[in-house]
Amino acid sequence: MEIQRLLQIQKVLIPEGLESIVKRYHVLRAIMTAQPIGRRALSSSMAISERVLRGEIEKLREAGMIEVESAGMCLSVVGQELIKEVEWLVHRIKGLTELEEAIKQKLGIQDICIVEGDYDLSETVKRDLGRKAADLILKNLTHGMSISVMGGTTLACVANEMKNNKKFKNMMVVPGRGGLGERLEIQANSIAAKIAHKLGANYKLLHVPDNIGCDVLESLKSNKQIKEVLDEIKRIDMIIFSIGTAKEMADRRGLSELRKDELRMKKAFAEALGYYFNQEGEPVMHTDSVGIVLQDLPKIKHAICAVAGKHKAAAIHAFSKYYTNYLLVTDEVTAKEILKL
Amino acid sequence: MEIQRLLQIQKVLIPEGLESIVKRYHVLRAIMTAQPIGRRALSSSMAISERVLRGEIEKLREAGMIEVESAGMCLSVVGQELIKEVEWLVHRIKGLTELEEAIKQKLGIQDICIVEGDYDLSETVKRDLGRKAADLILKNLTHGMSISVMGGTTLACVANEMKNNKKFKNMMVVPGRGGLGERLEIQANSIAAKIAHKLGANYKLLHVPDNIGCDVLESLKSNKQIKEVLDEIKRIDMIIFSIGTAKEMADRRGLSELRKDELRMKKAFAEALGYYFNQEGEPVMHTDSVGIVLQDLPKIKHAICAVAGKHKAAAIHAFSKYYTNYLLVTDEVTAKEILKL
DNA sequence: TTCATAGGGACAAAAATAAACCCGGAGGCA
DNA sequence: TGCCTCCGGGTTTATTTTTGTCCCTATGAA
Repeated sequence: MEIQRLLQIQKVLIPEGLESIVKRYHVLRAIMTAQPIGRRALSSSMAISERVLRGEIEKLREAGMIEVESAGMCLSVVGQELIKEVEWLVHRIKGLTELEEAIKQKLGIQDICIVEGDYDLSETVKRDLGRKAADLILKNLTHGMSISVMGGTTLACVANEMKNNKKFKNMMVVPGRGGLGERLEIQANSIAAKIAHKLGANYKLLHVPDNIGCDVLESLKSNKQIKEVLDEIKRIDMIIFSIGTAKEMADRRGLSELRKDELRMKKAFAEALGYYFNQEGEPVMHTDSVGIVLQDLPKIKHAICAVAGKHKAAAIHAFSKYYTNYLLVTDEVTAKEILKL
Repeated sequence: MEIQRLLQIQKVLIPEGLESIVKRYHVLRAIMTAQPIGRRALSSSMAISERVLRGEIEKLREAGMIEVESAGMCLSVVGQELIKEVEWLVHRIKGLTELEEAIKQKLGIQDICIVEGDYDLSETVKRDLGRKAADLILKNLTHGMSISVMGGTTLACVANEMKNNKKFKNMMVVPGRGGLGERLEIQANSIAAKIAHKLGANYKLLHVPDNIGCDVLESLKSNKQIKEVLDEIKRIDMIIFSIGTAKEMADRRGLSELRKDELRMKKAFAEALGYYFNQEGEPVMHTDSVGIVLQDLPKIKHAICAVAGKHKAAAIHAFSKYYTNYLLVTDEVTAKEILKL
């Protein structure tokens, strides 16, 4: 593409210039996600001193991108219009388009979207990732769809950043699995409810904890209300999930040492959708809970995976050996890490 | 075009960045036209201090665009490869592509090419203009063509900057008019000879001064050698000319006060090809000399006009009311001036 | 050999930038 | 209503970068 050549020339001629575009984009994006916000709060949330931020702010104000009021700084109208294009520009500057293509090739997955920055270091990048994933979800929605969503902080963020959009009718949102006994706001149930609310959709909840005995589980499955949800899960058109490392997930789920040993023995490495996979992408164990079953995954039309964090790169890689027909939303750092594997 | 949008964003986000691209391009272009050249000579030929030039030089050297040796600075290999693209980039940054389109519309001429900068202020721009015109001439050449060229500093520059190119066979170059009694190197004869030499072409010269009596003129026309050249001029496929203001040309040709009065009376305004035009583009007078006749102009397949200088804008405008089927090569400042008219 | 011109080093002046701090005011909360 | 916090913006000082100036040695042509 011609654009790439142009940026190449600029990189040679004014290497510092492209960097400051990225820098200003960071400021812009941070303002957008937190507006209205003051200088001090912003400078501490980003890792730059107040004064240098002030310099950037002045430039951006002169450029008419932001407006400063007594309440704080906000994106101006032109700023709102331009930021999408700036985002695209930064995407090109950082070569993320090429990175996307490389990852797609390496993992063999359906599609990928990379947001700029480091998910682990910046709150703004977290929200940006959530927003991107939410946008992609909305893009793939049609009337009457059933959606299932898993739990976790990343997906909670997706739910938070999702825009209100009531234009789809007869939607249904269900959690993909029972609660994990952790913070309410990152449980699948809460996330499903929140997304349903934003979409103006119906929803059903699944009040079943993880890690319960097999016998109890069986009896729960015959419970009318629960069965209803499980039946709904069998019919879903879209699954929104994330990927974790096996160890992290085992800790989070509070597995017994016995089960953890089993995981270690079976070389469990990654976790997704309630299942544990080894490094070769083979499912080796699953949670004692109800919800989506792995065998049904190919039947689901849309699978969107929002996941980031440098340490999760290998897990994403492993999961992708098992299943590839999904859309991955991740961040720059994680993507680069995947490429190194 | 997508590129334009991208540059628009950059203009908003880092206005200083694009300026420094243009600045560095100026340095690069100046080095190219004068290499090898030293810092001091370069800084005085450009209008910047030695120290600040040194800063630019260092950046360009770091970028690998130029090489500095004890003999002076030269473009590196990558620099030579890149400068064309940088030129194109600057063309887009300055909106010259749009300017070209606007001028083309306004004058209704066949085509136009604008080089960046101010012809009146910079020697480099002069040479750049010459090079561009020379390139365009070469681009339009085919085997066996007859070319006619007029006189003047601009066209002398075109001849100077023309690359040696012997790949065309059976070429013929003739001056479009006799000498003007001025400096040898800017006479049509000299320019024709030089171009012929660069092209490896045959050439014929026309040793007839301007401003001679009608009777002498007639007898000269019957001279065998002169008649041969005049016949050749009738057959040319390409004319390379320039445009001047009437006053300037009258002075240069050393017209008598009587003739000058006649010019003033007839409101002569522009001069081209040995003819004077009023502001409405009507030919009102012609030089007492032999050479190309205005009526033959439409028969000539290619007409290329190299002309620049802010004060000539109105003359270009006037001539274009008479004839439009030509390719104009000019500079940025002149182009902008034309647009103001 | 001489001389002009090359690049590069050194250094102070000047300018831009960064840091730290303060101030009055708007707005929320008690 | 009054306090308290956080807002943008002003100011002053320290630091870094840029710029102007001068000088040095090397190199190549005359």
